[in-house]
Amino acid sequence: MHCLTLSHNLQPVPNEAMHEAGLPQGQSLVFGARETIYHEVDEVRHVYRLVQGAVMLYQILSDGRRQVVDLIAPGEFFGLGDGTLQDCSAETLVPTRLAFWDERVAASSPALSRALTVSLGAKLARMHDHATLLGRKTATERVASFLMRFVPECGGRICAGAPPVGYERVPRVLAMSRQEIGDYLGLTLETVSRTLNDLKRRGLIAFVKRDVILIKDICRLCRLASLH
Amino acid sequence: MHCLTLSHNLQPVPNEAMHEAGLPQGQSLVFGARETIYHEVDEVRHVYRLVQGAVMLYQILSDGRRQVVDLIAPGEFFGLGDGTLQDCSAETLVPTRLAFWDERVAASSPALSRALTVSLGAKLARMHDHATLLGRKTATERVASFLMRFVPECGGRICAGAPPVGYERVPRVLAMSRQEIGDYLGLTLETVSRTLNDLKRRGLIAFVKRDVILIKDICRLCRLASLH
DNA sequence: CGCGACCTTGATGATGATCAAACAACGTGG
DNA sequence: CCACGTTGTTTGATCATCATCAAGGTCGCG
Repeated sequence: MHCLTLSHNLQPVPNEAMHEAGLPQGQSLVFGARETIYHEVDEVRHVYRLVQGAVMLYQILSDGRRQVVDLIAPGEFFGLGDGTLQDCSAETLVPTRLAFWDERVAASSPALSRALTVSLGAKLARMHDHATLLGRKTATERVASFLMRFVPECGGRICAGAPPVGYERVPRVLAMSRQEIGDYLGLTLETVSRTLNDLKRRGLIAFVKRDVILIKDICRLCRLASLH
Repeated sequence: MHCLTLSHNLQPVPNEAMHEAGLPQGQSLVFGARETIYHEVDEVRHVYRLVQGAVMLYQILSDGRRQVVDLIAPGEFFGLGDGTLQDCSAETLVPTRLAFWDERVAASSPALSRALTVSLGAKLARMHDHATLLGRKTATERVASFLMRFVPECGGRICAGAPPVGYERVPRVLAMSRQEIGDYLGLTLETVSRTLNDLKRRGLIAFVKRDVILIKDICRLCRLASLH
């Protein structure tokens, strides 16, 4: 489980897809699935941006209870902790490519600062939604909300109207175990399993494999989710 | 209930306490207790910074369930929504003074951008802690964690060692009803009431008035809170 | 003094957690 | 290629925590 042992997969300097609006060039970093990027106690040294893949951030209480506090999608920044120390651990869900900058570069680059502000602002809004999910929603609403993530066109606060054509045939890879989904939604793995199978029985979703699903009825799912 | 009717309490330009590190000068804004600063559907136009007082951010689901998604303390920025629309409503808890800037100023001022990045980063870390609270903690742990907010020296991730001298005599004004505390902690008002009175019975806190308490044993409270 | 808002306390119930066991998927090695 | 073990998932039975429902009680204020 490597952590800040960057050396072996450090690469010169990438140039693809990731420089926009005059961001200073970052360095590139590649991980396999289920590798730790940093731990909760680590010092904050870098700002990371997910280029490709998926990352999960989690905290663990002393008695082992775990909360997955965020799921990072491509384009998002992470790794700032509370400014000094990391407030959570970061682990890849699938093979992943990151860009990163020294934290001091972020402090001195207006372009990066601005990009970070925008990204963190949007992230904060999504954390607010997630707080409402964790504080006030039922198990079914939580799982439905989670599944809405897989149709970003419909997952926003405003319904786009007609769902994307052929959406019900697109395989959606969860890339997370029932346990991890539960830790994200504040539920147990059993409750996640029961709820998913209930949604299947009611025809809202179908299973291709254990962690690959089809969303058969996005509108009904959306209503179940109680997205405010 | 005014919202963006700023005119009557708009003031020229304040100069106290709030300009630091070359922030562009903002405008000042004064509210009484329990006034709405903006609503969930409003457009994002301004960046706010709390100078004095307290603000609560909340979301409401269609059936009335409410979640208080954040409590804002002096010095903190808020009001960015998802970048376009507000994702929650903002209401003062007590008489409050704000500074605010046009959102476009924030976009073009490196100093403000940087200040925002730092503030939002720290805020994000606290949201992570709150997600863990909402997703994984028991009622007692939630209420204890909430009370730890009132002793900032001890409320951090690392225990400062000896608590501040005479802390058990400092009156702490909750400034929130049981209902609001419940909406913040993902509990009902009854559970909050029961838990607070249980902590009183066990000698951890004492009531001065209904919404003014003394924290009698911060260390025991801290242990109860399961701050990770 | 009496009203209204908020809080406390008790009784009951529902949702989701826990405990337990069987089952499916997958990789390994015979 | 299949038996086997491992890991993760499903499903059922039971339990605990907290929500809900329902009275009273306290405080502050006109």
